[in-house]
Amino acid sequence: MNIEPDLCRVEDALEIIVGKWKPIILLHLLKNGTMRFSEIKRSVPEITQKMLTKHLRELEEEDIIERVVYPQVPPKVEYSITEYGKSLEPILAAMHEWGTKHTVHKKQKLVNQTKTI
Amino acid sequence: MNIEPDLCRVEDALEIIVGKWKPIILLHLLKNGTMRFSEIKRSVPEITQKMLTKHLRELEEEDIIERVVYPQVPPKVEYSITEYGKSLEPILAAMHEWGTKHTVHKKQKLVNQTKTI
DNA sequence: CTCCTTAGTATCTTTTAGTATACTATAGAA
DNA sequence: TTCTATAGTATACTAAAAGATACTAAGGAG
Repeated sequence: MNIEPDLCRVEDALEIIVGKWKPIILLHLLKNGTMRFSEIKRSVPEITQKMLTKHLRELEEEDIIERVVYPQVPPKVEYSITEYGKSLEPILAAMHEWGTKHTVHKKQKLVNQTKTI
Repeated sequence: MNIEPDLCRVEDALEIIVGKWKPIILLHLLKNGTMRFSEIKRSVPEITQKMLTKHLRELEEEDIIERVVYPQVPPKVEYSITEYGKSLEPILAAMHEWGTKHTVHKKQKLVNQTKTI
């Protein structure tokens, strides 16, 4: 396939996927379907609440995930991947696969460099 | 396919693709195979020389592109996509395709919103 | 009455990414 | 002698992303 650079829509996909925590959030939601805010937080403990909220809102804005608020105290909010959001999975899978190979490639490069020293 | 979030290597692929100008640079090199610095610059006029240099160096560092310097004046430097770099094409193609659909999706959303007002 | 829980906000600081602009070397052309 | 071309570098700046930390609402448990 040959993408005409001037008609490139790669950025549109990147905008949605890029963000320090977005891929992991998406993978968790793809795996589990539906999760509470606190569940996601526990799955990704290093993320701050601010960042988690921000990224979830952005994904919701693009119809990748759905947000359902249960009006109760303490609050309960459930996030789930939409059908549309699921269409991102092949891209994530392709990137994951490539990333795995790339990790090996980099290790191999390091070995070769060490050999020549 | 089900990616185990904890073993996720999506980031490794993203690190290489992400950067304001990297996708376009890559698409141009994928299309043309080999290009001089100034040719790339002309193909992406809005990019500054600093950014072009920076991104090219980063892509070279990851073996995605190759840099060949011809020792002559004025200088001539050719950049070409490596075989390894070509392995990124399916990912870029998938993102481009998704991005195209997403543009339509967003337009449709806007139409629906306007209808209900 | 105080504490706990959940899903957030608000504010501030730090880090990273990107922009703007000026400068350089050097051979050959005019 | 001055100008042009090429592929950069250097410096200073702005903007965007992310992090740290403190705060909030409100019902139920003790």
